[in-house]
Amino acid sequence: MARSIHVRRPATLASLAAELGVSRTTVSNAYNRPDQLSPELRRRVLETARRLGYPGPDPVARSLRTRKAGAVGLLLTENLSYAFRDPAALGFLEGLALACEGAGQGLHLVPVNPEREDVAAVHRAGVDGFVVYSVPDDDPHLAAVLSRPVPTVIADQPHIEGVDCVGIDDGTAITELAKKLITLGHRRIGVVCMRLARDRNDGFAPVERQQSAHFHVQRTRLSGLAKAFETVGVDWASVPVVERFDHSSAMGASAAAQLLDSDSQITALICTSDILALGALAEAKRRGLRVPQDLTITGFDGIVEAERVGLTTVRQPVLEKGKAAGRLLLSPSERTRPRSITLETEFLPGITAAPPRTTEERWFGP
Amino acid sequence: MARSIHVRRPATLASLAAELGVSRTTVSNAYNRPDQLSPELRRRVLETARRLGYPGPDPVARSLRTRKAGAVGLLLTENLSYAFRDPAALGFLEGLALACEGAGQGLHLVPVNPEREDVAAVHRAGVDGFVVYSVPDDDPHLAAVLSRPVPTVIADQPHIEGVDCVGIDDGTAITELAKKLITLGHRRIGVVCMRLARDRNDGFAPVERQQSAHFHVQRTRLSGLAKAFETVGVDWASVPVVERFDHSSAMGASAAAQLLDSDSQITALICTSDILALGALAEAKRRGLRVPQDLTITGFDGIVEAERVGLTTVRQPVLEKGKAAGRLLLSPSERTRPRSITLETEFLPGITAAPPRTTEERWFGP
DNA sequence: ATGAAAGCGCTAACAT
DNA sequence: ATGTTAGCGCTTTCAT
Repeated sequence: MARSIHVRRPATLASLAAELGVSRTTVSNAYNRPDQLSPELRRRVLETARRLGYPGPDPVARSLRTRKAGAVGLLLTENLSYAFRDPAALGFLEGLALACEGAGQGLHLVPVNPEREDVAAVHRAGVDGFVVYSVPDDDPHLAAVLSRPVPTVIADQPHIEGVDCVGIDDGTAITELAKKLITLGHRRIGVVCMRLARDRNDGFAPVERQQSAHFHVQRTRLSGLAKAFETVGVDWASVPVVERFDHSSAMGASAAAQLLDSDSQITALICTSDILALGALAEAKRRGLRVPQDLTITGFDGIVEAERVGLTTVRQPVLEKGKAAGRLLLSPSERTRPRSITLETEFLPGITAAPPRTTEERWFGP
Repeated sequence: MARSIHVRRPATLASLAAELGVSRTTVSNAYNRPDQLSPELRRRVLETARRLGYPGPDPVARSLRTRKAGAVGLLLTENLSYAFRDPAALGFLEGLALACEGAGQGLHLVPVNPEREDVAAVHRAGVDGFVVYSVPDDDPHLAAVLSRPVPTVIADQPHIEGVDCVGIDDGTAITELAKKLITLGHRRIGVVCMRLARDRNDGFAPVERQQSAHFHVQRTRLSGLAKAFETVGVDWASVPVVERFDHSSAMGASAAAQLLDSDSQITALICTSDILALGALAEAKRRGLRVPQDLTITGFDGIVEAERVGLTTVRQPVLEKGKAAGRLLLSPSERTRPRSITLETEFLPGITAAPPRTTEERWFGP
């Protein structure tokens, strides 16, 4: 196939029209409005197009003219590989992609170079709207998106005046989980969380860092925990919270180790994601701690793997979240905006939570 | 934030220029060539832009003028959800996304409605090139992509004259694996494979269906197996090959069951993907068959999960494959095209392959 | 059923 | 350092 011939666009709609001795309108109609054309002429147009190697109307020119790009932009968290390895992000992506596919819209992943603060890609994206998923509150890319005159939907981020959004009630969900642990009797806990800000901090996160966290989801989950435990008289400032920049089971394990080493009296490890919790589970096993008899461990998200091992966690409908974001963006924009969708979560009891052992039991067995 | 004001583009580069009493070139330069402008004037331009709510140059118009869309199109397998759940496809996607990100290019997922044969989306995509990943040979979308006058890279598909491609040597890799089993003594085998064509066939796949399979990867893997086993005198037509349309562990399990039920003498199950093999493993366990003592099971891909359970398989560098596709497409197009990249695979011995038990051992134990 | 005219909003030579 | 001139390739009223 002599594709090299096509490297430079060989023909345009205009040149085709000239060749055929018809107007450009007619050629355009041949492609876009077959009914506006005698079948005979249409065949001739298409035939000549093939002969001249005319590939059909240029999409970009068409977009300029129609003011429709036919694509949705997606702004993902700083680190792309992170998103592809996080089941929650992946589920969201799949849901959004499904929604776009259903509407015949492309999904344009905006290239965000984590190194440079290069917002140009946001301005360069030819899209009809944006979805922004879980980026830090102060991310300049988010600001860039909001400056573009197209509809935008944000997901898993704090509400922004005038912008549609979709998410879950992270705070309430985790508060509910915390209450279960409290009811079981846990008071001495350790917390493992994901990155709270764009600067790397693999270690303890003091309260002020928690409260000023740039990642909405993590901030909200932590404050939800704080609220629950303070209700029963636990001083939140005394609760060790360990942060990990990278989101992996290995990090969950090391964080769990750090907590267990720092305080042997801890009876429960609350993790703000299932991935981290699975790592904590591994660390417990490594130490010969039985879960849940010796140690309670909980997660968040409800990923498949977690369900398989019976992790006590909260399931959130990630696929639905992505679909909802897509629908919000693509639905015939009623003038009732902004709209806000909060999806339901579900507590999964699992088998990794139980009452804490008393100190006596620790020494003398149950 | 009064974003609704922006719903209709309020200002253009031209109107801004008029307002400022400068030429459009100057405004354009303020955005694209800061050095061509006195800092003072530039500040004035940007300032006025903000005041007028001018969001910067329209990306589509710019693309039309510069003939650069700043994005790469990706044509994925028929079913999108499939791609998001297949670790191999996902790895490819991640690698490609990484390459695009590195080059500052967007990644435009082309919406392919599995129902309709709607090729329009391919023509509508404003991209500078395409990557086509593992679609059926006769997919009309592939033809549509090739008809567009932009560079294209195909992955995991048969070579097309004049088109860059990237892949692995599926045939050789699986032949090598087959030879290991042959050396171990296996002659009576069963094969589990993924969908071979676009029509659903959950059951045995006769040789002619295998050979006319529309999915290159599956076709090649099967013929690689046939080659190896025919070498040692096994009549391939007598080897049961079971096909499954959906790609999941559950399907792998049911396919394994079908094979085991149809021939109790089978000593090894060769699966053309790890996902299927994991299902086969589960089915063996369910039946109380010990692997590998009672039954040898092998996979293909080298996904994390497979490695964790010690599956005997072939690892392919999926992430690298995606990166390579991106590089091929984005590299300063040397005129040495077409180029073809074949990545190396690696046999992973694992612990799920062993010599077959003799009939006597079957009855009387080892 | 077909054509003429008028841009969509921008950038890139080429002046000055 | 700034302006002039010419389109990029297409669709869309509005005529005929």
